[in-house]
Amino acid sequence: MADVAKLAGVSGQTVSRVVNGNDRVTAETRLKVETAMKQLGYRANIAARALATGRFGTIGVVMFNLSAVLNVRIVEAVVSGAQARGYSVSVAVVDAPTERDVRAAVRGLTDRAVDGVIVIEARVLDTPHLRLPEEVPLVIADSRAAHKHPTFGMDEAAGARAAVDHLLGLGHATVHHVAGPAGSNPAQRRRAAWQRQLKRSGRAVPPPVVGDWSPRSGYDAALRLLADDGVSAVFAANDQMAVGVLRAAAELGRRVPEDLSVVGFDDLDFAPFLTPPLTTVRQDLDTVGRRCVEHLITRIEEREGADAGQTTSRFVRPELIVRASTAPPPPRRS
Amino acid sequence: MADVAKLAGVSGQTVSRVVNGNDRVTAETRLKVETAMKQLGYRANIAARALATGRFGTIGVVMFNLSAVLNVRIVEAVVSGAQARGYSVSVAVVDAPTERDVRAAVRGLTDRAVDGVIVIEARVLDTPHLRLPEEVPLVIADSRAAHKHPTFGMDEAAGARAAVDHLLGLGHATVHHVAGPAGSNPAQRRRAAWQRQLKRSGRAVPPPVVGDWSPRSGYDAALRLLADDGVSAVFAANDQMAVGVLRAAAELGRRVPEDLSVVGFDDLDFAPFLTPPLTTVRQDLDTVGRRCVEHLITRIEEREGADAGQTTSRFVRPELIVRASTAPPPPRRS
DNA sequence: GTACCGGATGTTTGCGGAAACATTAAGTTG
DNA sequence: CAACTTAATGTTTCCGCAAACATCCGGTAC
Repeated sequence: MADVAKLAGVSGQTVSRVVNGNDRVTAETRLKVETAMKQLGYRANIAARALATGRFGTIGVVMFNLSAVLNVRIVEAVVSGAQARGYSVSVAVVDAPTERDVRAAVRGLTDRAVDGVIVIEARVLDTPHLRLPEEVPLVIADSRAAHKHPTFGMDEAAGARAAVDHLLGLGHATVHHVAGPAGSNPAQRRRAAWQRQLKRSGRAVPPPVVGDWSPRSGYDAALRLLADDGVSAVFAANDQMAVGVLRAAAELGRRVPEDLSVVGFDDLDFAPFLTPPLTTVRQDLDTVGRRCVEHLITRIEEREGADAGQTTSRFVRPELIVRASTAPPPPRRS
Repeated sequence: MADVAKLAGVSGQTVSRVVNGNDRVTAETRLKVETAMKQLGYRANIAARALATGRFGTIGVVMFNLSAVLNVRIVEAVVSGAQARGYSVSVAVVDAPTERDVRAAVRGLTDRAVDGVIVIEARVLDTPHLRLPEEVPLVIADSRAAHKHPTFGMDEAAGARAAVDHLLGLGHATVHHVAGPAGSNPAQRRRAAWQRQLKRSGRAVPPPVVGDWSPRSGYDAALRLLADDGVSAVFAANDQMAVGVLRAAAELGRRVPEDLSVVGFDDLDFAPFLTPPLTTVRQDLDTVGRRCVEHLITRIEEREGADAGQTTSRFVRPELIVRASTAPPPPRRS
């Protein structure tokens, strides 16, 4: 920076002003400085700036699992949103779903220099409400509003209700459920909503079969479920398990949708091309991710001002996409 | 830090020594300092350290697309490997597949303070060999060895060859190909290897149909392909498109594998549960990601020493997984 | 006993910026 | 035209740490 200043014949401070946009600098001076910068290939040293300002231009993302399709979609939206606002994104993956570990990850990130943190909460924690130190602004991506921080997510319950209503509406006596793992929040919420909706409709609530999100677990679950001839409708907690259900049905000679209706959750891109095309609940994770970054960056940048610490929360409503895997139940066997 | 020093009754430098591991400090002094640190909740300021040392403890990842399943798997391995070595990971997504844009992304990252960069190269660039400024160590994840930097990736060609050989071995006269998009490197390599292998085996090389990786494009492609009754074997460049192919076959009344054999690529987790279970080529992206980080971090840390700038490259061989979607061809119609 | 040596610790300095304050030059006002 | 603004720029200082160098100490060799 000193070199630039010398070459441009101005003080270091003026260079700094030019770099940081328009404090009051004459167009002429600015031009001189910019020329000098270009000529010298000057690039600001972020560490030095961070040291002086206490700001890093980076936001951190904490998550449990990068390979889960859904998480990635959120991360993608976060990255693109952050980049658009001039922030970079630092990713941390935590192993165990304990508040302690999450807290450690957040600390690691803040140690590592981030201005804010997004926690993608997809696991059931040892605590019902994440309560993290607010050394920096923090937002949570989750479907529960119970946290002590701003939260954005899907309205899982609405999605599950839509699935159940759709199947009941077709005339099925009840709806069986292939649930996600006990350790997953979305799984628990979908399951609870399924159960509640059945009860509310005065239907029997058959015991759910628990899977682990994988196609294989859906397959195994369906094998067990379909041992009972009376099962006419299955709601799988995600599309991957629904794939397994379809496979099991095929092997057992149950035609879908004539003998068995299947609904998934997520609307992954292959859903329309399964055999048969899958009725499922579409999630808009992009929106969730975008909202997280926007809210976070807003809070980061207004931080100097009032601590506008209202715990905003917003939930996106998923949409039921009806395809060919659902139909009215077969005539009751006598 | 000054507070800690005061509380422990030592100089700041001694605190620094304790924090940075074992320069020569008495166990006794170390204990005093550590106690003081704990008591004060001291946490080093990364920016200051970075400013003083010129090291950041962060590596950057540049990629074109986070939502591609394959990329994510690499990123995941990178993140976990980096975390294990005490580094954090910064992610940047670039839009356009031009060397210029990649270079800009790398610059952005180095501006943003990273010690090294990994570029996940999955798009055909305007230049055949990525040539990036080596302000910091840099490794590329790609299946081509042509770059000026260390490169790790899959041996795409071997995978495609395995698929073709498998189908020819079953007795098919030739193998049709649903290719990935022209802009994708892996797609081009798979396609080229497919073509080469057919030629080498003295078979006709039917014109490939180009898709865009999506199930829909596989479906469309298959619809066109299967208009010809003679098509008995299809090699899709990824599993998603293979799903579309299966769907099209089902709609056209072509039984798989009796009338039509289908091979995919990737071995996504749903592959065994499709109808029928999909024969496909399994990629080990974890290994690729792990190798990238390891090599990168090694180079970062040995940097002070000799510039051991040998361009190492290594390619992991994928594995053909045979399932139920492939079989000998139907008897030739007369 | 003196000169010397090396380990443990303290002191000084600088990393590269930006904030706070100081200064200068160019209007404005009465 | 003097006193006063205000915009543009320069000076000083500090951010928090680590590298380089300085110092102190007990032990050792001769």
